[in-house]
Parts: sequence; structure tokens; C-alpha cells
Amino acid sequence: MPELPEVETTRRGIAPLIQGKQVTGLVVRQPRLRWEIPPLDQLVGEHVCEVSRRAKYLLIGFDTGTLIIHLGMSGSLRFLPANASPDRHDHFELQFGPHALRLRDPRRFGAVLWSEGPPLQHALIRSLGPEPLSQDFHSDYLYQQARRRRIPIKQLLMTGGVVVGVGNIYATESLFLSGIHPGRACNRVSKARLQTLVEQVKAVLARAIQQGGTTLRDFQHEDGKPGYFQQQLHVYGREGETCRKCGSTIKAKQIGQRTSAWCPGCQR
DNA sequence: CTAATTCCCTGGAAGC
DNA sequence: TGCTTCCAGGGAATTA
Repeated sequence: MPELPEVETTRRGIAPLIQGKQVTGLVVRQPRLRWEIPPLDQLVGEHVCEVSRRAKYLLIGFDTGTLIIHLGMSGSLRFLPANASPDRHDHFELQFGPHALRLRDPRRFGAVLWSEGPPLQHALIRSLGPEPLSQDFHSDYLYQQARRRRIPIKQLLMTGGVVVGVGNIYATESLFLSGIHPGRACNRVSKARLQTLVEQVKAVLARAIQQGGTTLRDFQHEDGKPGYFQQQLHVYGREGETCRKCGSTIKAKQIGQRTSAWCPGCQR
């Protein structure tokens, strides 16, 4: 599923293709995604100013506002000839002359929204926590967030108001690399270990983004799987298999309605 | 305020 | 082979 590295890879892929380009047409085949796609006809004739990202939201800026796109868990964007026949799950597209930027999303957990004002003030974005790769995400900050809660540390990492873009895969892997049990109450993790965790979150995301740029043929790689990152996963999706570091059998259980894997030998 | 639960949706895997 | 069942997941909305 698209996590932050995939969304960032997508952003880097589409930005040079649509920046400065004029929207010549727009098609909504299935408006019912996570929320109904609003009327966007006014976009035809507008030029793309910039393509940015906040959390897992792609922000396509125009003079009159910003198109907000979320890929949900099965969404992907592709840039292809406008006359290419659409797939059953190709729900939305922006046309740029002979090309189209097309959103495919089989499970329809994604979203296409419009923000007239500054997109960072949009209701879905306004109260999000810091970007994990920014300097605002540091150990003192995480400690302040952790000390006043009792939820499992893994849930804390996946709470958007605390830090964004850390989904199940990267939360699971960074906790392994930090030696912290995912079910440990967040206020019972030492400050020193939180510092390690912050470092590992950044490292694991940076590595994945880097590989998104080098290993991936291009951003149009879709298929809903971690793909390029899968071969180096230590615990995610490896329940019952052997830990690559200590040989213990990887365990898994539900934490906050999400499957969480960990190594009983490496994580406390 | 925090925390726990429900819900949206469908492809793919597993079971029969 | 074909059917049914279950699970995955981001994150908003709802309830406690």
C-alpha cells in the first residue's frame, strides 16, 4: 500500500510531467471514493503551479486552489496517453493535451478533494503532526507526546496528530530496528530509546524513498505491495519465520486493530 | 483531553 | 473448477 515513501516517489515522478501544464479536460468515472469527488470543471484551462506533499496527501496547486489527492491503500497515479482505454478502477483523471494523469484505486479508500484556501489549513491537514523527516520530529518532541499517553508505542507512531506518514510497515520495522516491543506502553519507553526510535523512523523512511528513486522503474509501479522494500523487511509479514538477527521465531498479534509483528528475542 | 471501536471497499488467499 | 469466508489497511467518525 502506498506509504509515505511511495507517495513521495509518486510526487517526484509526476511533478516534472505536469508542472506548468494546462488542464485541457477532466474525467470522473466513479465519484464515490472515500468521499465524493467534488465538481472540478473549473479546473479546465488552469495551469499546474506546483506539486507538493503533506503527510500522505499529494497537493497539486493551481492559481485558484489546490487539488488534494490521497491514494488510500490501493491507489496509484499513472501518466499515459489520454486515449488509452481506462481500467475498471480508473476513477478520475486530469488531461493535459495528449496525456492524462489517471487515478486508479480498486478499493476506493483514496480521496480527491478541493481546497480553495491554503491547503495546509484544510480540515484534514490542519491538525496533523510533523513530517517524520523534518527537524520538527525529534526525541524531545516524541517524549512529550509519549509521556502523557498510555497507548502502545506502535499506536503512538501511527497516530497522525503525533507524526504523519508512518504506516503499519514502517512502524513495525522501525520498532524492530530500535529493539522496542510494539505493545509497550508509550509512557514506559525511556527517553534514550525514544531517541533511537526517532532515528530509526527517519532512517527507514529515507532508505525507502531513496530506493523508490533508484530501484523502482518509475512511480507508475503500483500493485499495492511494498514491492521494492519487501526484500529487506525484518519482521513485517514474517510471522512464524526466523529472525534474521537472532534466530527467534517472529511473533504477531493485533495491536489497535492492526497486525503487529515483532521478534521476541530482539524487542522488549 | 485520551482511548477504544466502527466503518468505508474489494482483491487475493485460504478453505471447502 | 467454483463457491464462500476472511483478511488487509489509512484514518475519519463515533462512542466511551
